Parts: sequence; C-alpha cells; structure tokens
Amino acid sequence: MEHQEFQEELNVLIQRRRDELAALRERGINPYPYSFRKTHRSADILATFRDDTAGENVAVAGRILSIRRMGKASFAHLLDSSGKIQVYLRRDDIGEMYDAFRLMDIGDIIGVEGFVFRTKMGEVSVHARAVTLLSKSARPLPIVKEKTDERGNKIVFDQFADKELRYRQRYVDLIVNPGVRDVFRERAQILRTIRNFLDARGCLEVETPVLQPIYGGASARPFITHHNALDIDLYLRIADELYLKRLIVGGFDGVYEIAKDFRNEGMDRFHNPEFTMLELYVAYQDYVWMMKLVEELVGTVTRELCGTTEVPSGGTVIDFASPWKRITMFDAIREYAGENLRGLGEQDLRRIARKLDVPVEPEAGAGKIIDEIFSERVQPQLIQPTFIMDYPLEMSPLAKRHRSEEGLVERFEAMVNGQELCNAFSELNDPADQRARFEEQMKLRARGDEEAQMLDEDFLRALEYGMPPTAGVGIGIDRLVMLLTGQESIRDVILFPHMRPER
RNA sequence: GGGGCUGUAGCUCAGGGGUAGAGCAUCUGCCUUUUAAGCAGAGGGUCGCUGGUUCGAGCCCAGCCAGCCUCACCA
Repeated sequence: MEHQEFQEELNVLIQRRRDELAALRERGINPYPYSFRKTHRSADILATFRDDTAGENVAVAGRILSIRRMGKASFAHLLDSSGKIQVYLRRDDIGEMYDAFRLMDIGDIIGVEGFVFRTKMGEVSVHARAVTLLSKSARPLPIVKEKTDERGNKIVFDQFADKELRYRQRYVDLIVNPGVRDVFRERAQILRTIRNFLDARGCLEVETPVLQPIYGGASARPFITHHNALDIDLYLRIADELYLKRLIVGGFDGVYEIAKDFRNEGMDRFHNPEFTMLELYVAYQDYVWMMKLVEELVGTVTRELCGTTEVPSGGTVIDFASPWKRITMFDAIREYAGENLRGLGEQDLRRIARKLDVPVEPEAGAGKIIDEIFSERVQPQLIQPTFIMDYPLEMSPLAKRHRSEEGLVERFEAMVNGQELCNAFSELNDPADQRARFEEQMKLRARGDEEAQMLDEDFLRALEYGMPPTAGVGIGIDRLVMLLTGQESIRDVILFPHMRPER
C-alpha cells in the first residue's frame, strides 16, 4: 500500500489520469458504466465495407490505441477482439461529448456510434455521432506505433518487446502485440481439432485427479502439496497414464484427457513446470495401429490450421503428410551414427559411446547407454517426422515386451525437428510383469534415482482384474503448438508461463 | 548448477569517472479527413538493490536481485 501510494505520488502519468477521471465525474460521466450495445466488430466492418454502401450505422467498442487530435476534430484507433479500426470525432457532430473526449486517453475503453466512411487517405473509418466512455484506464499503456513503407512492409516503432514484462503482464502483451492473440487462437483451434478428431472416433474425454496420493506414469520429480482434512501429502500429477488405464479396465474402449501435468524440474525454452499433455488409450489396439492414428491426427490438425501438411520451421519445411518414416532405434543408430548396437553387452556399448564421444554415467545400464547414444547422435538429425520404434525395456516400465525382440518393448516416439513429439506403447497389461517392472523401479529409487517410478498397488489391482490389449500415446501439446505456430519458446505458447515471483 | 549478455523516464534506447539524455507517450498553445499527423514550448528519473574505491560513481570493483541466451541436469 505504501509502495502504491509512493508510486502514484511519483508518477505524473498516473496522477494525470486520476485528475481526468475526477474531471469526467464532475461532468456527470460515469467512467465505469455497465454495458454497451455494440453492433459490429472492427474486422467485420473492414471486411464488408463497399464504397457504394458507405454510411452504414454501426456501434463499435474497444480500447484506444492512438489518438491524433487536430483541434476541433480527432482521429483515434480502437482495438477490439477482432482488430483495429479508426474512428473520427468532430466537435460539430458530437458537441459536448467532444470536450469529454479531450479527457480520454490511450488505453481507455470507449464505445463509438456513427456511420462508416472512407477517409481522404483511404482508410475505412467510423464517423462518430456519439462517444461513450466505457472504462477509464488508470495506467499508461506502452505506445507502439507502426508505419507501412512504400513496399508495403510494416515497420514497428517502440515495440513492447521486453520478454519479462511481456510474460509478467501478458494482458499488456496481448493488447499491443497483435500476433500474440493469433498464437493463442491457433492453440485453441489445435485443441478443438484434436477433440473433434478423437470424439469422431468414439473416444471419451475424461477428467482424472490432479492431486494424487501416488504419482506415476512418467519419470519425473513431482510437486508435493498437503491436504489438511486428511493430513496427508499429495502429489500434483506428472502424468495421467495410470488413471486412464484404470478406465480401460473399467470398460471404455477409448479414453483421452487433455491434462495439465506438473514436473518439478528445470525450465528452458522447451520446459515449463506445468504443461499440457494429451494422453489417449485405445483398447484392442497396439503400437503399430497407434502410429497410424498419430499420423492422421497430426496431419488433420496441420491441415485444419495451415491448409496444408507442410509447415515452415527453422529454415526448412516440415511435411506431416502420411506416411512418416518408420525405423527402429537400432536401425536409426546404425543409419545416423554408423554403429550396430544390436545384441551388444554393456561393455561394448560403453566402448562405442566413448568412441562416439557420448558421455555416459558409470551406473548407467545397457538400455540407458543406448538411449544416450540415440539422444546425442541421432535425434538431432531427425528433422522430418520420424517414428523411432522399439526401445530398451529398462527405460520403459509401463510398456509391453516386444513380441519378437528380446530386451525391447513395443514403444515408439515421433521425432520432429530433433524434438520428441509423442511417446507411445503397446501398454503392458500383464499384472505380474507390471509388478516386476515396478519392483525394478523401486530398486532404482532405493539407489537414489528420484525419478524412478513408484509402485502403485491399486493400479496393479486394476490390471489383475484384466485390461484388454491397449495402445496408448502421450503428445506434448505445448510443443505441438510451438511447432505448428512457429514459436521458438514454450513461453510463447503458454499464456502465463512460470516466472519467479516479482519482488 | 556453469558460462555469456542485459537492467537508465510510461515504452524503445543512447550515454563508459565531472550538473541525467533522445524519440515516442504526457502537459500548455495552434490546428475540423489525420495516420509514426504537424508546429512551438514545458514537465517527467532512488540510472535494478546493497556495499566499496574515489574529492566526485549510470559509469570502476564486490555481493545480491531479476530477465534473456547457452551448456549441464532432466523427458
């Protein structure tokens, strides 16, 4: 409070707005009225305007982004949810309201009733017959100006570009950087398309607990919270896999959840502590079937969003058209790193890792070494969508053993732009094997691996009742959105990315 | 956690030991089809924080805080 008062005393820009607010009230104007009957969005007016129909009556409402005052007449640009439109206010037309308008500022939200016309300079605008203050802004808005040069290029001046301010004050970012709104509209469209696609295939969207007594379904460190009434610690979910599989046991043929997961780990341009994951489980199918579904799903989303399966990214074009390349992990390592690891023991694997200059921790087992070699030497080269199939068993405690390859599981990941897009398996449904795998994880945990998975007795009980053969997949939605909207940081596809608290 | 870069007016930025600067925004005056509107004038700053060096510190040094990039860890 002290800080607030200090700042307000200090800041002439804020003080001025308070004075204006008082002056408006003195004129009998309510600076915060209750509603406004707007008839048009700016984009609709611009899209439908024809010179021979000029004069249409409209009521628009939006935030003032710029004002050009010329004595007894003014131009201003209003921003509404659809975009910007210019309004023209003349003292001769609106009388005393023009004097009130003198007390309005960039950042204020106003309604303008009037008729549509085209200015001498050619811009479709609204000629005001009335102006109504809808919300007085108490704080100066960053002023971003732009100009279109002779070649039609847009030059932006004083862009609001400070990333910290943009993320902390996303509301300001959304106001002054129009591209930001577009990204989040595209995100919504991607999610809508995914839901439509899965619903059309008979999958049921469900909701499972965020607060879990035992976390599972992924290898990650959790956030811990506390439930007072029960006096127990609970974990924020790191995945919803084990709950969704319980629902397959329960008899649903296909279930999915678009879930916020929480992982208590580092942050960088690919990781946010809370992120959105699609998980999908389909009964009576295996991972081969699931590859086909992922291709179709991503292809559909891409076509809906971009009108094509070709998406520019990082200087190249990614083509999501089916079929995507399929290759086993061993074959990929042979093809991209020139080493055949099939059948090799830990000693030989360690030697090859050293030869390829891939650092490997001394306690890593064979599967971990293979995974490291793949991640370091192969994955970055996988730019076009590629399914990597058949992973080492020890890295995948929830995946079913490979039907023909000893030591491997039926698992695939789709790689795009050197990044993992999804992770999928033929789900392990043998309760005895699942128990044994959990026990292996518990041994790792006892050795200090904080990310090893926990044994979930209730999940095992569910499997013991019997789960049909099932294919499952997880798709990181944020990274999919990054890819399809051309954003380089996960923070640009999450409205309120995690930040250290302001001090 | 390591390394690099950054923090100066509401916004975008300059200034690298000697009285805090520019453009936009704001205020005053003029201006009834402007558009980065224009012209004339004015106000606005704990130069991220704390300490140190110095006659004197946005500037040099140290620590801290915050952000970005990058590597590591991690899916």
